[in-house]
Amino acid sequence: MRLLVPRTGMSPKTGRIAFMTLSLYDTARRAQIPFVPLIPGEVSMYCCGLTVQSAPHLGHVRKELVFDVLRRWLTASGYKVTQVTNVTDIDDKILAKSAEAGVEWFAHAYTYELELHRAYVALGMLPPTYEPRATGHIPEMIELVQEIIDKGHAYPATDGSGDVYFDVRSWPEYGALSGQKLDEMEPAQDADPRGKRDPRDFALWKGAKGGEPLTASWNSPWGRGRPGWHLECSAMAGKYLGDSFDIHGGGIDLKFPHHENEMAQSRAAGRGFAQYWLHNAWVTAAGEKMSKSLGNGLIVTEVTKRWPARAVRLYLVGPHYRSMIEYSEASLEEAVTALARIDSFVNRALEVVSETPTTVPDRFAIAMDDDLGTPAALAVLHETVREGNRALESADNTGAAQALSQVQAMLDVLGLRADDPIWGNQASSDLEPVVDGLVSALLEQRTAARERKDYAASDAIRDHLANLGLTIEDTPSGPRWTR
RNA sequence: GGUGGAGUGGCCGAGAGGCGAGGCAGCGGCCUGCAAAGCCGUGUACACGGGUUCAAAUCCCGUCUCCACCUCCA
Repeated sequence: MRLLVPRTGMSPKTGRIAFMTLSLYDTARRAQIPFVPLIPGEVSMYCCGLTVQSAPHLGHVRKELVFDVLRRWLTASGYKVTQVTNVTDIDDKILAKSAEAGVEWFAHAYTYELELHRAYVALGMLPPTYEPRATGHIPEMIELVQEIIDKGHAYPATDGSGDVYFDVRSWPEYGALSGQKLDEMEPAQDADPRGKRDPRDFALWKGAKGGEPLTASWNSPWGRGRPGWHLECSAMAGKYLGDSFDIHGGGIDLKFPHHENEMAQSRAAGRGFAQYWLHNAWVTAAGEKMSKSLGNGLIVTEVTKRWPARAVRLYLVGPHYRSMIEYSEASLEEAVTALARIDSFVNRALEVVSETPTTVPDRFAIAMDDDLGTPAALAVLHETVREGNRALESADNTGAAQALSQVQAMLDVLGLRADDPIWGNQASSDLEPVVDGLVSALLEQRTAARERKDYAASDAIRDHLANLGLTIEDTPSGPRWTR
């Protein structure tokens, strides 16, 4: 990303030049606070990735998109960002589903890992700095479990299952992230205490059960088994980002128990862990949380068959990340329209002026700095497009060039630039000049017909081209066509 | 029972004590042979009932409705 973000600007409240800084809503402190990284100029960020057990739907990718935009904004603001997103490639569901399908569990997991990557690419996501798989970090996980046992906060199950549990009663801070108090939690439904001291104790290590494939367990000091879900993230975050890092992200539903448990076990092991906890709201369908069992209509690859991927991205990135999105096709359609308007300005501007490197407008930066306020930021984008259109209309090339450059800078931050190679080269075939020549020849005939006021003939040509999916617009400098 | 969130104009979606974010749709106009695109204009919305205040969508009290989490769901 080549643009820079202005670090001083006019404060809308005081009207004075102020130093602009990013502030983020931290779930743990329940407040929006200025973001100060552990190491000046650098940001380390861990985002819980997906369990690759089925095809990703819109809700899953919303989380990825939120943190992709945050990362782009941090980068544009001058930070060197290290972003880690894990892949959970082993868990109960993967084992169950693969057994059902009669394939190896790792084959099942890899199938959906590939699918996930296709979704990332389709929606213009930057690849994480590191994307560790859980099964590739078993030694680190075993080490971490041992550390927690050594500190007196975990214990091997007494029932010979080979499980190792975190001892929540030994950790007074347990519940700090989610605001839950141990004694007020609903008693676990789990009828089988499985050698736990407290029903709320959670597994750090799960002893292998009979019937599970031999490949799905590893040797450990507590016998063969596999890591617990919560522990995986702690171990991987620690390996790639160190004992303490800046931001931990994920869906709001992971706040408890997943993130609570991650924080407890990591800190119990003596690590500082995450400084800021960010949680995104989800996408709902028919008022309900989108779940993996809800059918596949909202699977990313299905949605992108029906709507352009950039519009899907705009649709998911437009609302504030802590607001729920109620899925609706009408809104998706609106995103298509909005994007067309923006693209239309960019294309028309590029015909008369060229883009120059610039910063995003102050108001855009202020909005993004305010807990990633994409709605207000988009308002600035729309207003800049309008200014640009006005400039084009009055042949104000300076104004048009400035608007064009700013619009492109803003689109860059949002990952929505039409000419970003991430969207793939749009089917540029060697037939292009041929098509261009044919259309131009027809348009010349149409212009001739219009000049002799034979509108029946000229409209027939326009209709013909329209039926082929081309839009013809008459401008002061002649007709232009777009697909 | 505990924890957290939501209810805004035809629709989407921000804001969080005082000048009507923004978008989509609609209506009127400019432009156009007609269109398209674009531009200009056009809206007195904040679940309900009280209260505080010169001023409340925004604060306080109460009520209703909805959602999520407290089981390995982004």
